[in-house]
Amino acid sequence: MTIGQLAQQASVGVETIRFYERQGLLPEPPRSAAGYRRYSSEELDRLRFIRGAKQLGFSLSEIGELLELRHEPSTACDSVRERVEGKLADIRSRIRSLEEIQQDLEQLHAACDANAADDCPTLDQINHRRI
Amino acid sequence: MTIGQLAQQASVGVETIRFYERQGLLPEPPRSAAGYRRYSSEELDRLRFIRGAKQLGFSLSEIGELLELRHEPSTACDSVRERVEGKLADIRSRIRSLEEIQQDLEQLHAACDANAADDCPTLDQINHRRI
DNA sequence: CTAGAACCCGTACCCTGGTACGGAGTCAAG
DNA sequence: CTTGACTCCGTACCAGGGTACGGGTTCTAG
Repeated sequence: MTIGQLAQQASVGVETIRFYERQGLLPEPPRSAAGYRRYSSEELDRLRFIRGAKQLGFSLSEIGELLELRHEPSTACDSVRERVEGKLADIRSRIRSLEEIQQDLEQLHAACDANAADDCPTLDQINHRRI
Repeated sequence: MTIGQLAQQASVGVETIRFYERQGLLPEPPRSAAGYRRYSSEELDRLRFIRGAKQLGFSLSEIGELLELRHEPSTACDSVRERVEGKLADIRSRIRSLEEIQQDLEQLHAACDANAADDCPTLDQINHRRI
């Protein structure tokens, strides 16, 4: 598979694949006589893994660690579980703080509704909210 | 107030203040004879506003727009309300997508628990999740 | 008076996750 | 055999939100 075909099958750009290679997320593949990168379906798997993990909220460097764990001895499972737990805690805390923001914004909005007159209380409230 | 004092009171770095000034978030303050920036408590308010709005999930450029609305005629309230509504919708959609990620991660984690043996199903699941 | 802290300015650099550009070599179809 | 698409490489660039550096002034405390 050429880099272009791999890119198309994985729905990413060619440049993205070379970028991932530079970042160490994809191995340096064997080359054709002319120096063209030759990929197997293993790299397609790997790219799909990367895409999936990105959607799970992992950063590229975290994905790099997961990839290193990928074809390791069985102890890896514990390690993976730990990382999933960590990421889960992270996601939950992000949800919580967004929910706080949501509440604050709802309050601001309600205040704005109550007071349709000249004086906009919203901005003052932004000004004095608890930090 | 010097820039250093302002920075300390607002819990930001001196460089951050100069950066905000360059970005147009803080006005160019009057200067002392030697060219030192002189701030009043108004700028401290403004900095606190910026910090609060950042915590509400507004970007610096959105904050710039809010600041422009801040001491304007009463029509500003509608405008502010619109922006708050927009940001609220944004925050809600971010919460929704984080919740999806959370569910996926919980599934992965449950699979990992069920299978404490040699075979780690987690990574395969990351690999094959719906995109 | 002098040392050191604080300030000035412009510019460069950091991270993340890529995207774009330019010039050269290569491959496949007509 | 030519033309256009694909690939190579290195480098530069984007946004966002700052942070750091270097060389020069100024202020303040002892």
